[in-house]
Amino acid sequence: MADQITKRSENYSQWYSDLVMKADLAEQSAVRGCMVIKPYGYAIWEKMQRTLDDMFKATGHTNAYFPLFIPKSFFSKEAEHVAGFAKECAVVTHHRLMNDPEGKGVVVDPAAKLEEELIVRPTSETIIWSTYKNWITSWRDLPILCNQWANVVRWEMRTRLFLRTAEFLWQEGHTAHATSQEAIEETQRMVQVYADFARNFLALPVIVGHKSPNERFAGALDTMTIEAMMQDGKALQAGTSHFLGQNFAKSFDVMYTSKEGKQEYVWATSWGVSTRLMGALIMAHGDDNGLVLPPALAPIQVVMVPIFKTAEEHEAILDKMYELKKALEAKGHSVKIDDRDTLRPGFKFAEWELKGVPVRLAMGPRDLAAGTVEVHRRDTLEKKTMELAGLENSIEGLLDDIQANIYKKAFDFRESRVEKCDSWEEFKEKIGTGKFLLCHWDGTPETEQAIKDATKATIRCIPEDSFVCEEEGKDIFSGKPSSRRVVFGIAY
RNA sequence: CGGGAUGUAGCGCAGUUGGUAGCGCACUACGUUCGGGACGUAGGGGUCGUCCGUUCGAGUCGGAUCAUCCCGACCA
Repeated sequence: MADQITKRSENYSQWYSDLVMKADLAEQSAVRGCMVIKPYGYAIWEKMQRTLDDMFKATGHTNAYFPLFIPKSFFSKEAEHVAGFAKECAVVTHHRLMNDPEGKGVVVDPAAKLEEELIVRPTSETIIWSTYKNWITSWRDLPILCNQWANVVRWEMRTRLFLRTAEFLWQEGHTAHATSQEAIEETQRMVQVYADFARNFLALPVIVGHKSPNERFAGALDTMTIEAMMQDGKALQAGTSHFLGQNFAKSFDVMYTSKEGKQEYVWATSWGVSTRLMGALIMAHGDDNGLVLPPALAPIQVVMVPIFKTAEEHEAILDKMYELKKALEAKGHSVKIDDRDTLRPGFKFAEWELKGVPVRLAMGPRDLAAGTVEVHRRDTLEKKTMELAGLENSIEGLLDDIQANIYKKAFDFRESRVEKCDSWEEFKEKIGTGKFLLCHWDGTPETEQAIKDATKATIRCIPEDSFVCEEEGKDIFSGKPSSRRVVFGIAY
């Protein structure tokens, strides 16, 4: 197991893109750095969306939609924000094409130049805050708790399928509050929603914590994160929740009249997760046979493969399967019967494993006669023959067990790769071997930068729920005093 | 934008000293198969990334250009 992981991480990037392609989740588009999400991949995303959306609603949020295009002037109001995104924006300058007078196809009509360029949103803070300005006048209008499901475009220098594509799908929550306290609570609440989602649905153990100032979102006073570890020991930022203070309210002049009749700036948060979560899922749980999907998230939880020689056998087995399917669906499970008669069973087994379906049931003439079915679980690849009678009850338990086991496996893996480190020599040695190192840090951006320059490692987070070690010590690099350890790692 | 590599069938690749393009997978048809990615037979599929040059002749040599991937800087 350990060897396998080490071996895999040597060529992890290759393994990962192979897996995506073979499992048929997504592919590179003809458009630079963009991806086509294929139906099965999109089904996984939809399930994430539905689950998260329910969690947002349960915490009092509602959905809205804001425009794709942001006038350049809006975008430049918050200085830090623009500095953070300026280098990676797609800009619309014209609104019409024409036939080339020299007959070379279609060209941009120079007469159709826009007076003010439009920016394709890299994130929507600016357009949302310029809208909120009109929505907010009194303390009675607060809080505003909106979420948007959308696509955004960031013209990254280098792209990677799922992890960093030029266009990606995400949700972005944007809230406005009367007090700093409320906004900070919201920031905490939402990072906790993400942590629950990651742990309970993605079976992804994450560390909740604060970002260091260097890693903070452009324009935020505080950024909270959920950090996950992939199977090669690298860190992946899986979701963020930002406390924006009054920066955007001041830039966009969003004020309300308080109960006392005074004009006050509102307090803001924003929070988001993206299709990157699918990359996290693939890299955290996948094995050499393909994807391993946690049952809570799998678009298909149980797949049934009939094994037959003759059409009569096929029919008889399918009859039994439809019966079983009904019983499983009554329990709330999603079930697929693979009744394709042009493919052999072995091929189907391999294919559904590649797609990560948690449980596979195979039934052939032998099973039909004996009233049994072969049950295969994706996480451990174990097979056993079980009685058909009352199977729906054992499947329910099995799915729960798989969910728990996938989490435990990822959790144990991470535990085995987190350690305290107090020596700079040791740090340099170990950080490249796929570990999270808990180290003392003096709290200065300069030290963090120096460590990054020397080792590529960054502070993944200042942990708040796992690995909290508040204790006196000395900075790993500068030797200056520190009152707590932070998590260092190499990030994707 | 710096450093490296690669562009040949849908995908993965081979192609020698320049001589008119091939292999595996996939695809189509028929037959035999079917409890862990079947096999046989017969087929279909290509302006060799693009442009210019050298040559009787270029996938192959030279130049330019475009694109993609990897390593840096940037990033959810």
